[in-house]
Amino acid sequence: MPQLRGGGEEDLGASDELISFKDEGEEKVQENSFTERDLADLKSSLVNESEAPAMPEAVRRVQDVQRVYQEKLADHMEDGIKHHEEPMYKGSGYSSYPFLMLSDPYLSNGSMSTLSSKVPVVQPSHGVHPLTPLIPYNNEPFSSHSPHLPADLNQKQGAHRPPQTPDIPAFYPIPPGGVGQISPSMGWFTHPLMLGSGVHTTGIPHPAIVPHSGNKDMECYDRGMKPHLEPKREKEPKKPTIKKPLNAFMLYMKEMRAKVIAECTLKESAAINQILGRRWHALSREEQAKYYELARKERQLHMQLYPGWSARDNYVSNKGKKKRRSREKHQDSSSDPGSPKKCRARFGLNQQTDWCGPCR
DNA sequence: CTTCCTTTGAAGCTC
DNA sequence: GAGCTTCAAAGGAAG
Repeated sequence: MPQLRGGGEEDLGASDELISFKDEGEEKVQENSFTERDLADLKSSLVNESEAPAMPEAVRRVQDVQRVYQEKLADHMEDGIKHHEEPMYKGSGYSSYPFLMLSDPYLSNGSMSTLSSKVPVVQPSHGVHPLTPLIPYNNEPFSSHSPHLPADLNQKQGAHRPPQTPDIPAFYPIPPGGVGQISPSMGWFTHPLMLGSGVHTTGIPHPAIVPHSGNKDMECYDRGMKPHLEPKREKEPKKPTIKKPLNAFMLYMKEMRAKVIAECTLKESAAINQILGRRWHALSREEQAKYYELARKERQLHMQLYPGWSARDNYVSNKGKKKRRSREKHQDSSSDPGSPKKCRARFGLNQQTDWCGPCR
C-alpha cells in the first residue's frame, strides 16, 4: 500500500491505529471492564436460555444487555472517534452490532454451523457482514434503507421476516466460554440447535438453521428415526472455522461492492476488487480512518468472542506454494497488476479512457 | 468440485 | 526487525 506507507500518508493505516490505541489508554480499561462483564452477562443469559425455554425472559435479558451496550458504546464512540465530524456509529445500526455478531459471521461452513452466515433474515444475500450494512459512514455510499442492497432484496427480507426478527440475535447462542475454547474434538453436532431441523430448543423455528435438503439421513435424525444404512461414504463433518476479522479494506469492499457492481455492471470479483483498491486509495484520510476504526473494533470484538483463537488456526500450509507460484507467474506477466492499462486490456476498453469510465 | 484471480491489511512465520 | 506468507470477501472463470 504505497500510498499509506509513503511519506505524509504513512500514518494513515497502522499508525492511525497506534494513535487510536494510545488514545484508548483509559478508555480501553473502561471498555474492557464493560465488555467482559456484559459479554459474561450475555453468555450466561444465553446459557440460561438454552436451559429454560422461557423465551420472553431470555429476550428481555438480552435486550437489557443490549441497552447497556448501546449506552456504553455510544459513550465509547464519542470518546474514541473525536476526529470525525459526524457521529458515524451513534444512532446507526452499529450499536446493535455485537448482538448481530451473535449470528456469528466468523463461523464458516454454512449449514454446519449453528450460527450460519447464510441466513437471509439476519444476513442479506451474500452473507453480508452484520456490521457493514448497518453503518451509514457517510451519506454517499449509504442511504437510509440498506443502501448497498438491492431494494427488492430488502423487500424480500421484509416480507419473509418474522415478527420476532428484532429478537432473533437472542437466539444465536455463543457456546459457553466462547467459541475460541471449542476444540475440534468437541462435538459440534451435539449442539441442541443441530438436533432439529431449524428448530431451536425453545421450539421456535430458527432461521439460521438450514436443514439439509435432500439428506435423508438427516431427515431421519430429525424425526428421531435411525438413518438408513448408507453404503456411500460418510461425509466428514466439516469443522466450523472461525474466520479472521475483516480488516479496514475488507470492510470497505463489503460496503462498496454492490455499488461498484451496479455502476460498472461487472460481476467478476477480481475486476471489482481492482476498482475498489483504487477507490480505497482515493478515499480521504478521514474516510479511511472510519474503516480502520471499524476494523479495530472488529478485532477487539473478535478477541473477546474467541479468546484463544489465532489466525494460525486457519492456515493451510499447502496453499503457500500455490500462491507463490501464482505470484511468480504474475510478476512475470506484469509489473503493474492493477494498472488501468491491464484493466482496459482485460475488458477491451478504450485505451483513452482511464479505467472504466465511472469505475474509478 | 476446487482453485485462481484481485485487492489491502493483519497476523503469523522464518531468518 | 525485516521480509515473506496466509487469509479474510466476492463470484466468475478455468481446470
